[in-house]
Amino acid sequence: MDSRSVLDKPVVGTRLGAADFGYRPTRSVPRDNRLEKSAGGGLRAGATTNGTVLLKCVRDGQATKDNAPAEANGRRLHDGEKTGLGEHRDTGCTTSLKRSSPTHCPGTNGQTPGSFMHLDIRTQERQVEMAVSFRPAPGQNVPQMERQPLPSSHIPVPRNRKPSGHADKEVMAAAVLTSLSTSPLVICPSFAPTAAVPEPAIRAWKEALSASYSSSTSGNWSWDASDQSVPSTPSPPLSNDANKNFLLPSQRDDVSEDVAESTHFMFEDPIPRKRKNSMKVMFKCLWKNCEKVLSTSSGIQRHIRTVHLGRNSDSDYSDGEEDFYYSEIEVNMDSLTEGLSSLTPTSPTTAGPPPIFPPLLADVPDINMNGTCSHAPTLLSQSAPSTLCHIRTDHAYQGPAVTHVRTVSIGEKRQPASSTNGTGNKNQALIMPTPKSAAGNRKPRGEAKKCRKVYGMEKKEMWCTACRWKKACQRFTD
DNA sequence: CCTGCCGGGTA
DNA sequence: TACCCGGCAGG
Repeated sequence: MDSRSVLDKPVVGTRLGAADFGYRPTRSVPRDNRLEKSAGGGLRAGATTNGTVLLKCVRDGQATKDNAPAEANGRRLHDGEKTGLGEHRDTGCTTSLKRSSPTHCPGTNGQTPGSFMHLDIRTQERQVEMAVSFRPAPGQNVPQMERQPLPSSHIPVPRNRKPSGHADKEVMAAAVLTSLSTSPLVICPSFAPTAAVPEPAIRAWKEALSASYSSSTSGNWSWDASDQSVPSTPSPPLSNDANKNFLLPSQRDDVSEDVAESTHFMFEDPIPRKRKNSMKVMFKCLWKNCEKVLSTSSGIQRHIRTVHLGRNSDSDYSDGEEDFYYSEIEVNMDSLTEGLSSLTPTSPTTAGPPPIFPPLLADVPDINMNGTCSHAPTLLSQSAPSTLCHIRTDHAYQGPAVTHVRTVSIGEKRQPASSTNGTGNKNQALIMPTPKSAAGNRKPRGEAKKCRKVYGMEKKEMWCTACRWKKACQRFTD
């Protein structure tokens, strides 16, 4: 359904919508960025601007038309996009990756974006317009996405289209959802192959990123999955879950590398890991009401071309439009299961802290003293910070009180006093292993004579205030 | 019982 | 916060 509507409109737009839709949350930003950059030249040209973009652009341009090697247009797209690494792209991709960031890897997958791009591109005119128009607009749309600063490199272009239209996007989204429902497991489009190429780079990424990401979502994975190797995780996006789900569907495979990248950012964490495991890439026709799933991109493209686009299968050129109409779906059993589970729990963080906590507490006192929570981060950093903070707070609170008391009592006594104080006591208790705590608090009576004894009742005026108040003598302290 | 002072209460 | 005081506990 969506697809059709999309089709009706300029392919590009549609695609974008779709792609965007899925991605937006995560990816959209990247795209926008990309677009902006690429925009300059028009999609294609623009694309070139960035490494990533270039890839896509190249792809689009070359692959689609020029390169469109014998193999198959579809292929080109896919290969290029999906593989990301793929021949043409490889170069581009690699570069981009290097430059920009790991995210790029996703780019590998980026296929999706790429695909979209292609389509868009195809309608060169439109695209150009798009690019131009988008730039500005994108910013708007992008914002959310953009929030995450993507390295320029990521920016890869394409997705921008988003701006094209909410309606389209919605449609796409719907389509995606549909597809998702159909194939829950399917995550993404990217293909296994991709992973291979980039892996080196990706790995580095992952390693770096790995630390950051926490869980995996099945959905995201799919996209990234193509890049599996890619470490999407870098970013910490929170809200991803929902988005993820949408994205997951398949659609966006097309989005291509760029998308993938963005996705990674967005979803980051989860995706990369899971995919690695066992991903099978399937190509699903996104055409409305068409659930066709093929194992090869060429096949799906052909299907789209012939069945939906009414073109000759062999056809001339695969503009890449086909790409828009199908998505790569990675089916990852593990990812699905795990991803979901992992996401929900986010256990890592949570889990981590608890153990740490105790130690922290021990430290806390010090911290409190300082007044800031600074150290907390270290241990608790992830999960517990809040806790620490609280603790500190308490301490701080107590601190004064305690000290106060102390002043009065001075040496001997008072620990008890502190104990008396409610909140303060707790912390102290934790912190200070005071012997006294238990008993009453009273400090042992000092040897020294106090005001009372010294001056006698007659000269009560001479007593220190504390004595007068029946408090611990401040004048004659032990 | 005296002394010291804690814990509370009042202004 | 400044004062007061009841009452407990050590000596």
